Amino acid sequence: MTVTGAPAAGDNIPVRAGRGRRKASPEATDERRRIILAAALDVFSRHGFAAARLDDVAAQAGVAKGTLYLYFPNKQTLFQELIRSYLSPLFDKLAQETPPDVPPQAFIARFFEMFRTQVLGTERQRILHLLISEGSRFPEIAEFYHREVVSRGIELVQGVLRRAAQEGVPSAATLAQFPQLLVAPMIVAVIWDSLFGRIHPLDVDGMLKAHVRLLTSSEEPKP
Amino acid sequence: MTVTGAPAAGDNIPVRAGRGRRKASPEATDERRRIILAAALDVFSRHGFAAARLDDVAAQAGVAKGTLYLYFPNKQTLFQELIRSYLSPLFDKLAQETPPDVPPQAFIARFFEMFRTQVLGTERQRILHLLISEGSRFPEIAEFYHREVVSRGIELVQGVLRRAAQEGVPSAATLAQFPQLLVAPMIVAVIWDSLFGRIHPLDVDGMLKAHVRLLTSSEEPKP
Amino acid sequence: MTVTGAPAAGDNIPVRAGRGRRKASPEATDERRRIILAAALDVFSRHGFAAARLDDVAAQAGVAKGTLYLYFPNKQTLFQELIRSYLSPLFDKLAQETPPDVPPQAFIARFFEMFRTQVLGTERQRILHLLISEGSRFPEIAEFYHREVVSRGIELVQGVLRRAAQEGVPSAATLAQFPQLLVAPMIVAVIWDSLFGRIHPLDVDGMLKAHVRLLTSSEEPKP
Amino acid sequence: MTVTGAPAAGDNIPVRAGRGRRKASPEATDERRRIILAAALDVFSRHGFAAARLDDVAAQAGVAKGTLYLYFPNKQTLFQELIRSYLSPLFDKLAQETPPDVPPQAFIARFFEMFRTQVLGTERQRILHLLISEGSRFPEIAEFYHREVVSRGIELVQGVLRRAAQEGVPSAATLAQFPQLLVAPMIVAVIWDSLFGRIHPLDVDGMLKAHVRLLTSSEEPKP
DNA sequence: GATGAATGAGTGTTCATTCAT
DNA sequence: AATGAATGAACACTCATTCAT
Repeated sequence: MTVTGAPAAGDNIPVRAGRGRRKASPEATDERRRIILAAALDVFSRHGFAAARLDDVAAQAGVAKGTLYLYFPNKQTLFQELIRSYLSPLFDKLAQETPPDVPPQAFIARFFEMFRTQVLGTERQRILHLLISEGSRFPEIAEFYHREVVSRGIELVQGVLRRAAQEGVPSAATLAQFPQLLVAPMIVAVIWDSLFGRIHPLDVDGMLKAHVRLLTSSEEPKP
Repeated sequence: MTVTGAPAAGDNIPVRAGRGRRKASPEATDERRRIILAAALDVFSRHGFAAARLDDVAAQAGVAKGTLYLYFPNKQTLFQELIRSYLSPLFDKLAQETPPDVPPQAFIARFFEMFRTQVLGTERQRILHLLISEGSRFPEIAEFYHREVVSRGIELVQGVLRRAAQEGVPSAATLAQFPQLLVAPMIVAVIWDSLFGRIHPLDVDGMLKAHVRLLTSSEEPKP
Repeated sequence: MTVTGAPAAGDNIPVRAGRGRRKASPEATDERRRIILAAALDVFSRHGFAAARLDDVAAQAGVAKGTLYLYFPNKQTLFQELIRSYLSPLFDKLAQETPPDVPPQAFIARFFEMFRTQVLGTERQRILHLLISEGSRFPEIAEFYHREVVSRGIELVQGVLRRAAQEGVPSAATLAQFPQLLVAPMIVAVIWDSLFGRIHPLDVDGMLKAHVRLLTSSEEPKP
Repeated sequence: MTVTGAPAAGDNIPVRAGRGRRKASPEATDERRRIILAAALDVFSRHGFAAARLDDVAAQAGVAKGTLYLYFPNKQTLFQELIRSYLSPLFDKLAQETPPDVPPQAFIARFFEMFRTQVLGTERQRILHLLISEGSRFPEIAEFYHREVVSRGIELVQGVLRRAAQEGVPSAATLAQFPQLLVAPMIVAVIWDSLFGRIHPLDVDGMLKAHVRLLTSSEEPKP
């Protein structure tokens, strides 16, 4: 699975472009952009938007400060592009591999597995944390994320669960109505890690499994 | 329910030397402190710690900039005191009114009701959001909150649910192990509101009720 | 030998005036003034005029900050009064005890002895250092000191030495023309102590004696 | 005689990007540094360290305030570098041209001539005054000056005078023991000028010559 | 008179942004 | 395209001075 426009993992290595440059090949340009974004992710997630210094981003990217402005018009745009660039088409992937009649347990299991493997411990976790922390100050980003990620995820979940609900699966209707309940422990995992990870580590895997157990075993009370 | 040292809701109104500056009466001093903290809450939650300007805090509190430094030694301490001062002894209240043999449903219902009435829409929600957003940059605050609020809450929840688990209540054991699962939708409610509240309001009440429904109806799978 | 208006040595002890004050007896007022000046000497000579904080002066004097302004209209005046208040009528003393026909050696010996006993290691040394350091920024002080101290000293020295010169004492005429040469080692002693006292203490007594030796043994070359 | 790193006399004139800002040529950088130091000398010696405003330094140097921080990390370092940069290798020069068997009169004459021509009326006088005024608050500077200038000068003087003393030159032994006595009138000249120069100018040349006359004619008393 | 809380102008320092090379 | 020196607006914090009590 690749992520559109996202820096490949591990290229934090400062690359100092030699004096003799050709003509700015598109690949080289893209590569630089990626390197800058990777550096930006690191610096922004360590200090937050306002306290992050573009000096640090440039140094970490191995470019001059002015170079940043060849790729991004200003700090805010760099930040927004950063979040945009790491946008995970995870839900699209999930949607593609979801057959129309998937059993909800299987769907939910796959859903959580993707979070564990594709988000936890990766740059996506840092992006997610950045979004949670700073999103309220960047309405465009929030709106963008809602449109591109959240609402798609909601539709996907609702699609599967509504069908399941019609087939009488308990609790499916409720989750279809509030898909946030499905995702909530993931969000909490990210926040817990950022706040209390040092002093009180959380068994995220265990928690997520417990969450799935609760959901898939629950029965709607009959009115 | 009172909150130690917390400004009363709604006194954002700049008060200029109330009814005659008394010779440093403790009440007047406390009042000023409260006013400054209320202004700080507003400014900090609008801009975040780094981007908040003490000029604005002072202006909003109706005091001179230098006055802030009579009450707090610097910006960071003001911020930390802000979060500290609004610390809700909510869990203590809850613990006090929890009889030893409360049925878990009742306990959970009361728990969520307190969140709805004492957090949602109040300054505590803003403080909570501030904590979530900035906490990772303030280890002291995180540690303080964990010690004073989180770990107490966890113990309280575990106390009730472990008993319930012994009495055979389904899902109680799981929740006792991961009390975060109980709280997760509340956290998500706060974050959703800050990010998507404008574009896609969430029926928090409905979601919380649905969550409770899921939990209290769930049955642990029999092994 | 007393010094007009100078705080008695050793009253750094903060004196907190009781609530019940009579009517501000002149003595009490004078006493306070003295205490403030003593504190000011300490703070000013430690930090210099600009970097000295009136807060510290007040604290060290054991009075409230506002009280300073009851005694001195502002920081600069306090500083000037400080130097004025410690003005040593040393030369007057010396003049009084100088008989008209004193032998120049005896006069010079007495002169240096007064410096050793009345200046070195006393507050006068600190005042002198303050004058040297800050005087150029306070023309009034410089002018005052010149008028009250320096020009009198010069006249005194010239009076004695001119007579001695007429009697054929070698080098007296030269010193009468440039009395600064007589005083120079004292000035250097004060400066050396402030700059290098820690790393390279100077035997001031020895130096002064050597100076006297040089002067009293020197012979003007016969033209 | 040139002085390492010292601005040439008279370039207080703000130079705006000379003849086209080259890509950080070392010369241009050095030049800027020199200009800033020259401005700093002016501002610091007019107001003293604490009262000097970096705004003024920048304005006088013809650069933006931020530019100062490209050359010096903070005000204090700028000040220290200022004094360091004007460090006169005068004694080295003097030492080099001093033959091993120079007659003490000649040596002293040369010594005073250097002071008259190389210090009086030059930036070195202002630096010296700054050192005298502020040195006690900057132990590093005092220590540095003692090591680089004072102790070297002392050794030089002692070298010459001890030899002379062995050859029976009167007063040489005394001066060798307290070289400060040789320098004292120079120090007094600087201080007198700063304090009383306006109201009572001193014939420094005359005084120094008189001083030399006194020294070279004096005879140690035979015990 | 004495107090000390309050004021607000002032200053050192930072850092996003520009632009000559 | 890339650089990085230069800019200057912005901001946290200080402190001499005031004034209600």
